Formats: sequence, structure tokens, C-alpha cells
Amino acid sequence: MSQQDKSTSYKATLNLPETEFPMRGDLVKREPARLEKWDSEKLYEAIIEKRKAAKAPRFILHDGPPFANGDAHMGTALNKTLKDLVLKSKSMAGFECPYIPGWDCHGLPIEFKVVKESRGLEPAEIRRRSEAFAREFIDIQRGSFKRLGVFGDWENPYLTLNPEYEADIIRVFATLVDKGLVYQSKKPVQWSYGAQTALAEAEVEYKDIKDPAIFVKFPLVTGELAGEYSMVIWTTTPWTLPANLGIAVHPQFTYVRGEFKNEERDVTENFVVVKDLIEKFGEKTGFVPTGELTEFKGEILEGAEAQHPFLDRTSRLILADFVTTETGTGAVHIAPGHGADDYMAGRQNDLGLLSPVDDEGNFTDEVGLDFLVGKHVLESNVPIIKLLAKEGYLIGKENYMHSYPHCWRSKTPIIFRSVPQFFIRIDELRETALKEIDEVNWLPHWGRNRIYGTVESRPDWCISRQRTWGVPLPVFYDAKTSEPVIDADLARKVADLTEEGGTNLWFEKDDVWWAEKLNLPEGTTRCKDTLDVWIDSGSSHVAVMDRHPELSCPADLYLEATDQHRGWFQSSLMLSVAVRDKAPYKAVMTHGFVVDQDKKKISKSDKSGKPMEASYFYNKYGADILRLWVSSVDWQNEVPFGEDLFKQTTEPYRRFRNILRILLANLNDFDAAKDAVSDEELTLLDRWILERLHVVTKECCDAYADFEFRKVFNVLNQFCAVDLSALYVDITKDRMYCDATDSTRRRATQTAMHRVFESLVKLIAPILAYTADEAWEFAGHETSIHLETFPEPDSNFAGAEATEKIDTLSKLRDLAQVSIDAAVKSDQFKKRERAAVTYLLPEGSDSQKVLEEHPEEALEFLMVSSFTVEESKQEAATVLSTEEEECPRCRRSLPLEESGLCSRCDEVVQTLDPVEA
RNA sequence: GGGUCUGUAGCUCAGCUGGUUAGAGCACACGCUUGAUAAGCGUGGGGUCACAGGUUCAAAUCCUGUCAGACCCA
Repeated sequence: MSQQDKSTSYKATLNLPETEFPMRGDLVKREPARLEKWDSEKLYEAIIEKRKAAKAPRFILHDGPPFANGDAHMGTALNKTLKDLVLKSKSMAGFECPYIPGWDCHGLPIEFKVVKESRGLEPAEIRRRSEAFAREFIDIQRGSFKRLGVFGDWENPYLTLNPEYEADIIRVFATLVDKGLVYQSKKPVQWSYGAQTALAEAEVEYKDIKDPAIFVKFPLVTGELAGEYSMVIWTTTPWTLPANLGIAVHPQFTYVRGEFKNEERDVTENFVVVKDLIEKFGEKTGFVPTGELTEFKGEILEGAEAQHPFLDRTSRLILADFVTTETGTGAVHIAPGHGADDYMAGRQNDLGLLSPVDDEGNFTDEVGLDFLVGKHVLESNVPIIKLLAKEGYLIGKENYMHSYPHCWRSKTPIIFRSVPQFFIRIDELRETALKEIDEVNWLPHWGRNRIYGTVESRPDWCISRQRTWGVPLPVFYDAKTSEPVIDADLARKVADLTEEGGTNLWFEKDDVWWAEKLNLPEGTTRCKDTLDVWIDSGSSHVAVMDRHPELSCPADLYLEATDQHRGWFQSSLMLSVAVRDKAPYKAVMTHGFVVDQDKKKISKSDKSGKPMEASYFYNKYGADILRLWVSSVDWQNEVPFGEDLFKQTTEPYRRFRNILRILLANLNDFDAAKDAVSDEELTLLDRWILERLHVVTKECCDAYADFEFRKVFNVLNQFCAVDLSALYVDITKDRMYCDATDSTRRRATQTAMHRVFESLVKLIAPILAYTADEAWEFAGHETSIHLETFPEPDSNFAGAEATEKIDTLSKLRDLAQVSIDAAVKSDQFKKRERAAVTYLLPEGSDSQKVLEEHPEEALEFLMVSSFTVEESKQEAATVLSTEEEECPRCRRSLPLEESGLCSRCDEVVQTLDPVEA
């Protein structure tokens, strides 16, 4: 009989690991089946019920609604998975965690797509199609989120298009009105005179066109330089000059004043111009300095008045940071009614606002020049330039090529024109909002500064949109005066009327119907605007948290991407402060955006073909891989993503799966109730792994509590890779396979392994939602792992006595390893089990002590044939090939008995049934 | 241009309040293992801790600036 044959014949006498738990996850196939099981068992409801029965404290994570537009991409998946990691871990930490997912359904992107498909639709039809569009994507996204293993009340999500939700939005608006926070004012919008509508950014196309750019003189009439110098402005829209109310300069730029002469025209003037542009100014206007120029900072000009070139009023000098030295003169013409920057600057400096233009783009009476009234603004450039030239205010003129916004529909150039808009007064809310910000726990902590800064500086909130797919702005216009009727009671009546049928009523019924319903005078008209969608989602604390029986306000946590500091976190805060004088959340956590592998942002237009849909990844790798990926990345910053990076998580997944598998396989014949040994009977190695488990359990529970999933991942990965796979499981193979089935030593290890398995599978369950549940089932449990709670760290193993000894043994193992490798390289023997080690150790060292006190465990741990200890000053190890034969049963090279087996194997075999042997 | 952040091996991450030769896993290379086998074990190469100054006996760690990237704003 050859060595090989002998060995094979003893195989039947071994306790080899055995399990049905498959080595390969086959997640793509298996996960959907488990999902169906969860669904049919109503697992989410069961978990909630179980926690309720245990009188568990509640933890409310309020879902920020994703936009119901497009499939779930990796960014959405990251967000939803993080929420689920929070909820699953909180649930296992013993909290009741209701999760009511929601969707944001209104808004321009949907309306835009619907309108693009077929133009010229009635508002009611646009809304019907928009709703259908939103619902289609809600279903798609819901499928994705469920597939990712996210638990929640998926059958009853909140939708901002639900009639009750819409009615609550209107009621929130009514509350704002009650508090006197809503007012109407004018604000410039991008206006298409061709389509006679305001346009959103997405409806604007940019085209290169040529415009007349002119330099215009504004003589200073007050301030230090009054009567002597003139400001010179530059503009590409001469038609906005009638609305000029100010001139902006940069406070920090250096300006010069002095005499300039145009040789050709033989004209001399005293100008103020920014220093950096003197040369260009000369090239374009012919005006060059004649002598010394005096320099000064822009800030000293503040408050001076300049004469308007053709109207009987002055224009005030203001300071603004948006002034640049790229083109022009460093002095910017400000027409608050005709531009966004101008508007802001005008408001900050109380310049007032003029917008003497009607829907068709023609000047109104307000323009102040008779010959322009009724004339189209774009046909007014030339007459205005002529007027300026005639009066001597035109300093220069050029043709200027630039890219200018056009209406995507009518293809006409856009004009900035002020139309009445509705606003919320932020000043009334600001103080409370800022105070509340400091009551909230911001994670990471710098989130506090971000939102504080935006709330501190934000202007009044423009809440009206000239759109169709949204909640109507419940305001009427007086029959006689056409003044807006902003009335809380009327708004509440609108809410009541739409509570059941939804706000389509607003668009389907006419003014007469509404006037009758609300007892308004004949001729009253209703506002055609819709509310800003941030009002929609910002009202969720009322429409969802106050309404839903499972929820209450404030929430324990809001968890969204960082862009929401200016978005949902803020809109929710402002509306909550308005409604209840309190923040709607106790804590706010943010994550970064998913970026590509080079940390560049992923643009939607970039069709590099790299897949970004969550479905691509869970359909190719499985949801658990995606979940594991989420747990492994530093999501508080940008999250780099690419398929190669994603694939990397496959490896740790396999390790987790294999560790669960080998533990299951080794526990195959173990019944904890019958076979478990007492703590006293555990061997050093078993005590060590339980001490490690104690540390790991504590670290994981703490990390979960702090939402540090990455730490959980690292701790568990390390535990599995190093402590379990490389050491514990590897070293205990011998006793597990070769010791008598019921030996104390083997049962001791199974006792430890059983505890390790139960704890490990629970600790990983929030992350590997499917795999942990699968392993749990294979361990013989009838109900889902997700009903369980985290393990308590076992205080009997809180110490580190075993750990210290095993650490010493590990160092000895490493010490011998070098020599063993050298011996293997030089062909002295082929595997470490053939090594006879001689340790040279200082008398009384920890190393020497541990080898002396635990000779058998040390030999087992070192996985060598034998070791001896000699005294020496420095620690060292030498290695020879052992003299011993290999035991054909356990393949260790130990002294053999007459039977040809080592003593342990000899004993085991003799106790076996001869037939078996 | 402004605000808030980030920058450690090819990749994903550890490195606590400044203190010995900066650590894991993946990937790569080479061995062992056919009794965890589409698995397991071991060994090895690889980092001027973005860059440049400064504080200090001592800095990846604190300060300043530069560069690059992200979000928000302009």
C-alpha cells in the first residue's frame, strides 16, 4: 500500500466538513427568490411587529424623495442602501424602524419630457401625461430599491402627487399666508417673447450671435468727483438702458481717473475706468490718457450718483463682487429688472426695479421715451444708440460676438424681463432657523457650516413657477383691480376641494366655476402659476411625518447627498420653522456624490458607455455585492466608482461567504444544546477566538451606532481574513477532522465556532442582507436573521490573557516561518509540517514561558513536526527536516505507534467500529 | 471668483489627542496544499503619506500657501 493509498483509506475515519451551503453565491439567481420569500412572509411588517411587541424605542429615518425620473443609478442606489444600512443596523440594535419611502413627482424635467414628445397640449393633458410618466418610473425605481434588499413599506409609499399630499402642500402654504410670510413682487425671469412665457434653464439654447456693444458715459453728479468726471459703462443690450438704475464697481479693484483724449474726433473727457482695462478701452473707443492718472480703490465710489444719459434721473454707484476685468470698463450697467445679477444687486442696494416691457417684448409707457413706447426692445437698440450719439454720451461702439440664450421653442432670443412672482419672506424665519441649525446634529460636523452659511445669506424664496406640472399656487386676482388675493382661508378651501380628486381640478375647471365654489365676486381669476417643487418635498414633515401613524416629527435622521444642504434640508427646515418653529430633524447625515474612477464628476451627457444603472450591477453581480461595496467606501466624501472598483468587492464577499460556509460545515454534527462544552473546557485557542469575538462584536456595534459602516466592513474583513481563515480555522482543522467526533477538544472548538458563527452572521446581516439570511437558514433557523438583534459582547471573554499568549505564539510562528521558507526553497522539505524547529530564546521571556506552559497547543499552533527550546540572548529560530514519519491519517509528522499511526489517531481509530475503520 | 470639504501603496481603506523601520485587504509575482478545492495557506515586490514652506527635540498627524478634485453659490 502506497502512502497515498493508506492516506485515502483513512479518509473515511475523518470528520470532514460538510454542508449544503453553496460555495458560490449565485446571487443573481438566488436573491430574487429570497426577495419573494421575504415579500410573501411580509418580513418588513413582521420585524416592526416584533419590535413593537418588545416595546422597542422608535427610530425614524425620514426618506427624502428621489425624483421620479429615470432608472435608479448608482448615486440613488448608494443613498437608498445607506438608508437601509442605517435602518437594518438600528433595527438589530433593538429599535423599531418604520420606513416609509417616498417620491418627488412634480417638476420641470418631467413636464419638459412630456411636452417635448408632443407639443401644444392642454394643461390638463400635460398633467395627465406627467403623472403617468412619474408613475412609470416610480414602479421601476421601486423594483430596483426592493431588489437591493431595502426593507420598507413599499406598497404604501408617499407620493407628492397624491391628492392628500397635494392638499397638505396647499395647507402649508396657507400657514405661511397666516403668518404674513407670502408676498408678491417683481423679479426678472428668462422670457421668451416668441412663446410668451417664462423659460426654465433647461428650455434655453445658446447660440452665437452678434450684438452692438456700446460704451456709455454717465457724468458723476454727487460725491468727490462730481462735476468733473464721468463713469463709463459697457453693455451689449442697449435696450436695457431705460431701466438703468445703478452702476456697479468692484470694491477691491484699482480704478483710475484722469483726462482721456480721442485724437480722431478731437474730444477730451475726464473718465473713471478700471486700471486693468485702460489699454483695451483705448483700442476700442480711441480714448487714451493724456497725462498722469490717479489711482484709487473702487470702494470709495460707493453711494455717488451719476446722471442718466437720456432720462431725467440719476444712477447710483454700488459695489459688487461680480464685476470683472475681462471686458468693458470695470463699471457695470445695472438694470435690476433685466438681469439676475442686476436684480440681486438692486435688492441689496434698494435701487428699485424697472421693467418697461410687455409680454410681446414691446416697450410700455414706463420706458420714459415717447418714441420707444410700443416698439420691440430688440428694434430699439439702434434708436437708443443714435440718441446717445446725438447727445454726446456714446463713447464707443463695437460689434460683439457672444453666446446668447434663445428659446428652444420659438428660436427667438431671450430677454430678461420682470414679471410678478410670489415670495416667502425669509427674514421672518431666519433667526429661528439659524438657532435650530445649532440644535441639530450634523454629520459630518462641517455640514452645519454649509447650511448655516446658506440660510444666513439666502434672499427671499421665490416660490412661483410659470409651469403646469405642479401644485397650483392657490391665489386669485381681484376682478376689478387685478391685485392678487393672498388669503389663507381661500387656500384651505382649495385644499379641501382637491383633497380627494387632486389638484387637476384647478386646471380642469374655469375661473367661473372656482369663483362660484369659493363665493368670490364674478370676474375673479385664478393664478396660473405652480409652486416651486421645493415646497412639495419641503412639506413632507407635515404631509408624511405628521400624518403617518408610524411616524412623528421631528425625525431622528435625514440622510441625503451633500447638495441637499441647499435643497431639501433647507426647504424642510424653513417650512418646518414656519409651521412649528422647530427643525424637522434631530440629526442630518450627508454623503458625497458618486464620481468616476479619476474622481471626476459623471456627467449625464458623457456617453462613454460605462454603465451606471444600479440594475446593471445587481443583475450582473448581485445586490449583496453592491451593498458590500457601499459599506466599504468612504461615502462622506465623493465616492469613486467604476466597474473595476466594484469588482474588487467580489473578493471580500467570497471570503465572508466561505467563512460562513466552513463554519457551517464544521458545525455540521454539532448540536449546541447537547454538545457544547463549558467555558472551563475550552482550549487556549478557543478562548483566544472568543476574546477576539468580544472585541469584534463591541467594535462593530459601536461602529454601527455611529453609522461607520466602513469600520464594520474593515473589522469583519480583518477578523475573517486573519483571525478566522488564516489562523483559527486553519489551525483547528487537525482537531476538527482527526480528533474523535465527541472528544472534548473537538467539541470545545465547535462550541467556540458556533458562537463565532452566530455572532458573525448577525453582525454582517445589515450589510449582506441576502447572504446572512441564507446562512442563517442553513444553520437551521426557521425565521429570518433580520428579526434578530445584535449579539451582546460576552463579558467572560473581555480579558486578553489568551490573546496575549496567542500573540506571542504568532510571533514565534513568524520567527520560524523565515527559516522554514528558506528550507523549503533549498529543498530540505516541502511543507511546514515537516519542520523540526529549534528556538533560541532568552530565559524567562514570554516566548519561552508560553512554549513551556502550553507545549501541545504550541505544537498544534506552529503546525510543525516538533520544536525544542534553547537558551540564548536574542530570539531566533533554526529549522531542520524532521526524522519522524508522516502519520497517514492526520498527515502530521509525529512519533508513530506500532499501528503506523500517531498516538492520537491510533486511539481514535481503535474506538471506531471496525467496519468503519 | 466665493463658501464647505477632500487628497496615505496600482485600487478600496486603517493610522486615536504629533513620538520607534506608515499598516490591512484586493491586484501582481513565486511557492505549498487536492481532507474549505471554481476554495485554503505562506512569502515577496510596491508608499519622498498631493506639492512647497513654517512651528517643534520630533509631523502623514498642527499652521500657511500652491496644485488637483467634489458639492453649493456667483
